Formats: sequence, C-alpha cells, structure tokens
Amino acid sequence: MDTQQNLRQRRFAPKEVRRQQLIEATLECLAENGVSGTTMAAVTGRAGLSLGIVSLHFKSKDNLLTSTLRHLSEEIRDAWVSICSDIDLSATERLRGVMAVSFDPAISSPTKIAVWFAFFGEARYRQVYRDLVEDFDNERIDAIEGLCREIVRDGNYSNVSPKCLAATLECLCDGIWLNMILYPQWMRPAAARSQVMDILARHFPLHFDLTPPASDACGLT
Amino acid sequence: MDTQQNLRQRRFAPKEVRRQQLIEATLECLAENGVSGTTMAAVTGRAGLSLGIVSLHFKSKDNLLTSTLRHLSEEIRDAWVSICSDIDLSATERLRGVMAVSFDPAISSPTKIAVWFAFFGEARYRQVYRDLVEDFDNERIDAIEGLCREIVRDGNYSNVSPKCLAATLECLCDGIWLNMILYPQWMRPAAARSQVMDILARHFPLHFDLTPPASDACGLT
Amino acid sequence: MDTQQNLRQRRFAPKEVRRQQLIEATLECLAENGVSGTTMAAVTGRAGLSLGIVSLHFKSKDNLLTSTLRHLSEEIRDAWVSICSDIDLSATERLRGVMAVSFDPAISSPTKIAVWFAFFGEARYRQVYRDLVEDFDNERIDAIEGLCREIVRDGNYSNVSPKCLAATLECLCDGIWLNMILYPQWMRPAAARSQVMDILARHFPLHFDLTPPASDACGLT
Amino acid sequence: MDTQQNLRQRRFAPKEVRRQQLIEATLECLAENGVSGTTMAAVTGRAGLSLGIVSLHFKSKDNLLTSTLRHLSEEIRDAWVSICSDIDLSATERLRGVMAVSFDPAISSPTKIAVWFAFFGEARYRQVYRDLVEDFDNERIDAIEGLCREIVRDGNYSNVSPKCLAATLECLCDGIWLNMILYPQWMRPAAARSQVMDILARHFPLHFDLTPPASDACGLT
DNA sequence: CATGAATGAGTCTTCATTCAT
DNA sequence: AATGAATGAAGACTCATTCAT
Repeated sequence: MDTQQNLRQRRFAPKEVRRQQLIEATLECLAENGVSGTTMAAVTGRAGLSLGIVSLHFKSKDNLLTSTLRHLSEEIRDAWVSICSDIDLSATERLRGVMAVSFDPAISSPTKIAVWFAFFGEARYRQVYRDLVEDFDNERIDAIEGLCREIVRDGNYSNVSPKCLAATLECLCDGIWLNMILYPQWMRPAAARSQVMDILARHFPLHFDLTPPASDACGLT
Repeated sequence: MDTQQNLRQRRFAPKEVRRQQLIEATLECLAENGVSGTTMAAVTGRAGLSLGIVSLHFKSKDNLLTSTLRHLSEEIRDAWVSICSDIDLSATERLRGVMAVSFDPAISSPTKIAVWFAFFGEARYRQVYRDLVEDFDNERIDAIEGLCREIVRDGNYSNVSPKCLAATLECLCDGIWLNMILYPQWMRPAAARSQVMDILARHFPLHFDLTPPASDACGLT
Repeated sequence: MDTQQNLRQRRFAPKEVRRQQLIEATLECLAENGVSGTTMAAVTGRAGLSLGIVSLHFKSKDNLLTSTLRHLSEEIRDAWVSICSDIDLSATERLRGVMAVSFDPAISSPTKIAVWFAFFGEARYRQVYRDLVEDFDNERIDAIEGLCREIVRDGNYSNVSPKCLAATLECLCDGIWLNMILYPQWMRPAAARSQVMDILARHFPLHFDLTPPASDACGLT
Repeated sequence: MDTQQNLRQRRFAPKEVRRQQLIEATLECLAENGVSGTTMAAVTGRAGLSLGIVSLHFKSKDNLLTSTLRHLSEEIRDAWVSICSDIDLSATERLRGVMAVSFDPAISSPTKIAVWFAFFGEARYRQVYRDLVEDFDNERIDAIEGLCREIVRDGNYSNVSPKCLAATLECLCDGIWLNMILYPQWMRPAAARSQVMDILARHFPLHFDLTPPASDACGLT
C-alpha cells in the first residue's frame, strides 16, 4: 500500500505529493535562511529531490514562494474558520479559540511565524504577497470584529468598539508573534495567550476572567 | 560657507558626513526595495557616489547594513530616553511620550519601520538585530515597566501588573508597526496612538481618558 | 560513437571529462597569461564553456588552480615512477630515464613548466605547492638517491655521495627548467639533457660517457 | 644632523630616500604576498607612507615593480662585479666569490630570492621583466664563463667546456635558490655552497678540493 | 515524471589611479 | 612634497532558469 512516506520516496509521485513536499521544504528553508537564503538548490536539496523539479511543479521560484505563502495562510485560516463555524460554541468560546490558533504550536510554530515575517519583510515591495496577506487579514479581522460585536451586544459593553478592539487584538497578536521569534525565551505560548486574555478581560469583564495580578509575571520570564 | 548640503556635493567630505550620507541612502533603499533590492550599486547610486565608496567607509555591505540598523536603533532610543529623563514630566506624560515616539513620523516613519521589518525577515539578520538591539529593547521594556509601576502606585491599581502591561504595550507597538507598513491606509499614526491610549485608559482609568466609543472606528479607516 | 572530441562539444559531458577539460584550459591559460592573467572568464572562454561552470565543477578558482597543480604533479610522478618500476632496466638506464622525464616535451613542455613557476612565484601558492607536492618531491629525491647508491656500489665510486648527488641533480633540473622558460632559445631540451648527462658522467665515468669537449657549446646556443 | 632614520620619518624627504624606502617595502611585500598580493596600499602601508606617494615617485605600480627588480639586479651585480674586479684575487678565488654571492644571506636573503621567483613567475608574460633579467643573466654567465676559461687554460682541463660549465653553474644556482625557498630546512646556505663547490671540484680537481665523501650529507638535512 | 549539467546575468569586492587639499 | 578620499573597471562568485537525457 502507498503510505505518504512511501510516495515521497518513490521516483514518481502524484503532483500534489511533490508540491506538498516542496512547500514544506520551502517553509523550513525560509524560516532558517530567509527569502534571500532560500535558493532553489537549498529547497530541493532539503526535500531530497533534484534541482529541476521546482520548475516542473511550480514553474518559477516566485510561484513557489507565493504558493508557500498561500499554503500558510490557508492552513491558519482553516483552523480559525473551523472554530468560528462551530455552532455549538458561544461567541466567547469562539473568540478565545480564534486567538488560541495564533499561539498553537502546531499551527503557529516558530518556523511558520518566522516564515510570515520573511514575507512581511518583502510584502512592501511585492504586490502578490501583499494581496495574499491582505485578503487573509481582512477576513480574519472581520471575523474577530463580528465576534466582538456579538459579545458587546450580549454584555451591553457600551464602551467597547468592536472594530477598534479587533484591530487591537490583531496588532497585539502580530506583535506577540514578532517577540516570539525575536525573544522566544521571553515570550512563550502561555505568556502570549495570557496577554491576549488579559486584554479581553479588560474589555469584556463579564465574559473573560482577569488573571489575578498575583501572577505578576503573566507567564513572562 | 560649508553647509551640510555643500559638504555632500563636494568631492571630499569628512568621513562622518559620508558615512551618514550612505546610511541615509541605505535606509531609503531598504524602505523602497527591501533587503534583496538593496544592492551596493543601488545605495551608492542613490547617494550620488561611486560604487567603491561603501568598501572605503564600511568595509563591506554587511557592515553597512549593520551600521544602518545601529543608527536606527540609537535614534529611536535617544528619542524615548530623552523623554524619560525629563524630570518636569509626570509618569503619565512620560509614558504617553515614550509610546508616541513609536508613531512619530520623524522618528518612526514608514520608511524606517520598513527597515526594521526588512531585518526581522531573515534569521541571519534577526541575530544581528538581537546582538545590536537586545540591550536597548530590555532597557525600554524596563523603563515602561517602571513608569507603569509608578502609575500603579499612584492610582492604587490593584489589578494591573506593570510587568505584564509593559509586555503588552511593547507587543502592541510592534504589531501596530507591522500593520502600519502592511496597511498604511488603514493604520495611520493617529489610529496607532489612539489604540495604545485606549489600552492605557482601560488599565489606568484615573490617568488616561477613554476615547468615547462614538468614534467607533478609533481612527481606523 | 562517442570520441573524446565529441564529448567535449556536447552540451552534457561526464563530470570527469569537464574537469579534465577545465584543467587543460587552466594549464594553457596559466602558461600564456600567468597566474594574474588566469581569470575565470579566460579559462572558461578558452574551454568554450560558460563562466559558471568552474564553480559547478571546482567550487572555486582556488580549487581549480590547486587541482591543476595536482594534475600536473601526478602526471610527472607517474612518468618517472613507471620508469623506475621497469625491472628490465639497469640503474643507469633508470636514472637516465628519470632525468629525461624532466625534459620530455610531452610531460615537461614549456607550457607546463611555466605553470610550475607561476605557482612558485607567490608565497601563498608556494604553500599550496608544498602541501600537494612535498611528498612527491621527497619520493623522487629518495628514488634518485637510491639509483645513485646502486650505481656507486656497482662502480665502486668512493668519492660520490648518493645523497649529495641526488640533491645536485634535483637542483640542476629545477634550474634548467627555469632557464628553459626564461630563455627557451638558449636552453633547449637537448642542451638540458646534455648538461645533466655531463654531470652524471663526471660522477660515474664508468656508467655515463662524457660528451667530447669538441662540442663546446653542449647544445647551447 | 640628518641620519637615514631621521630622513625617513620626516614629512619631507629627498626623492632618493623615499624611492629607496618604497622599494624596500615592495621587496618585503613581494616576498610575503607575491605580485598579486603586492597592492599599492600594502606597500605604502608597510612603508608607513600615504597611498598616493607611489604615483608621485614611481608614476605607476608597474614602474615600481620594474624599479624594484632593477634594484635587486643591481645589488647582486655590484656584489659579484666587485669581486671579479679585484685584481688581487686569482680566477679560482674570483669564481668561488661569485658563486658565494648567490648564497650570501645579506645579498641573497630568502626574502630577495622569493622576490626573484615572484618576477620569474611573471617574466614569461612581461617583456620588461624578461629584458631586465636577461641582461643581468647574460652578463653574469659571460663573467663566469670567462673565469672558467681562465681556469681551464691554467689547469689544462681538456675535458671541460667553459661555456657548458657556466651554464651548468648558473642552472644549479637557480635550482638551489628555488629549493632554498621551497624547502629552507633542507637546503641551507652551507649545503648550497657545498654543492656548487663539489661540482667545481669535479671539473677542476687541481683548483678546488673535493669535500671528503665522509660528510655524506653535504650539509643537507 | 524526473534529473542535474550548463548557462549567464547580476552582485559584492578589490585595487590602481586620480586629484583636491 | 605629501595626503588619502574618491572613482570605476575588473574579477570571483551566486543562483534562477533552461534543457538534453
């Protein structure tokens, strides 16, 4: 039988398997070496494949990078969308879940966060990246805003602007991500979650509990 | 008379003037073209100088980039340190001032912020960043924490952890920076300041005013 | 059929063929233009290949030069070793043969000798030479000394030190080489051989004939 | 009073002093780094002078190198010519003296020999060097041949061709030089002299003594 | 499908030379 | 007579892309 692993080692494998394999190698390479260090040779070497195979499956390096970014976006998007679509969850639970995705080591691993920043560094000069990221971000911001709006309505929080809070949460998550890769020893996933929850608690005291200030460090080291 | 401008156009200029000139050209180039687009030819061309001049003053491209980052970090540090050292200001005013530095177009212009993210994008330069800036970052976090602690004491805010808030503010600023360069039309300086002030107001209601929710957009567009 | 020539002209050739081709082009280039004139462009241009091919097969210019020197030294070593190993030859014949290798136009052409001196010219490459060739040189000196010792024993030459004569012969050959490339019209292969034979005849009169002094010029012009 | 040393350190010094200073620095540089490593900056730096001074005194790098080679030639030439001109010495003594010059550490130091080979490496491709060396060598060969002829006449050596012996001596000296810089531990000045004397003794037994074969090593190590 | 040798444009770096001071 | 900043041509090296096998 053909397991995933078997397929990868075979000389001939379905298009989708090879694409996946190359994207994963690209992710690792981007995280370790950045965009400029991510050469075709480095990617294919890491994937254990030949140099020419990228052209075959992705046509060009640019397309490989774009596809990688799209893959990354979709993976995260799928994660939070599936939470948002869960009709059994309350808005509070859904918001908490969406936030948690950003700090879930499986989906938002240091490697993947590093790749995001590799793209952010270039996004300013590359329309393709910007477009991709923009769509993704807009959708997420809108969803968060929607959840906030629901909670505001539910709790009658007259002093909270859902739009503004969504923006704050988005920025906070981005900033936490940055600090997670810059200073991983300082900003660990638990501290990250704790920070976001603290902000939510201060906006929605009826829906989120304020961590007692006794834990002065908030999980930070 | 020798004005700055004159010195730049003259065939011979003091070493420091040339270094400054090249660093500025590098900043512009990085902001416009990213790290990969910042070639020696691009930098020197922009400075109106010859190709070989970088080697002469900076020995290598790498050193030029490092020096540029150092310049940038020192500039920003000097700005907030001078505010923190102002003994005529209250803790509240100093905290507000330190935050404002991050969104002051003169010190934290999109151009300069873009450069920061250009550095964050590659693991290699992330290390350079750490080597150069970690001390400054720690210093800044400590200063913010100190200011928060002062305000906590002053207002008897029993539910605020200065350490935790300082981390949140730092992350928030970083995240706002990212969104300022990704979506300059959405996250303008005014909106940025407003977001940070909102968070401060929710922690320290006696010291910072909550912007009325009427302005639902918080300055965002 | 695939002749050597065909392989060279084809777009794809076995690694070893390309390496050989590039080494030959390097030899020609070194002989014609010296070390400083031996640029990557010159070598690849002469080989009728593209610029990047050296990196592909030799990683760096330095490695190309080193490989070239190694090739040269192995070629010459193989030549004299094969003579020394010929058990059908007497010591006299073997000694004569070993010496002749140094002036055999096929193995020690002006082109190749020039390459040796190109390497001797720079301290840096002198070290490379030592690292690569010292063992060969020692082997050769020992072999010559051994042959001399055999002849000394055979002829009862009480006033000849094999060690000393071996050194003299080695130095003489080196010096003749230098003069062959500096003054090719003066020091031709025939004159070179004649000089060495004369020295041998003066040490081993029973084994080597002294060229009659009538030919006062010894083949020199 | 102006000692040599004083002149060198003064900001303004006579042309000849500066030229001498630069030539010495060039010699050291050539010996250490070869022709390609002998940059204007390296030479002037070593001389403790400014970069531009070479142009001032030598017009170009090429001219500096040529002048250096000429200086080297003349120094050696002066040494042996003064010996040859000494009418108090016999031909034997003069020949011995001329040979000794080649291994006198003051005139033929490792540094200077290394410089000779730096030029030899390039001589094939540079007419100027070749011309300079050729004149120098011709004069020396002629002088040696003349001395040999005198001794032949004096000793009635019917089996010695002065022309041939002169060539052999010249080549031997060159080869010894090469081995002195390649394997300085093996070929020391004493061994060098001993080798040449041995050859002379075998040609002119009435005029030069054969070192007893007891010292089998001939000074070699 | 897959390979990897080959290409050559683009980049960083070096360095002889020039020239204002 | 001397300095050293500035220039720009030239060289080594990298790497995305092509293509014969």
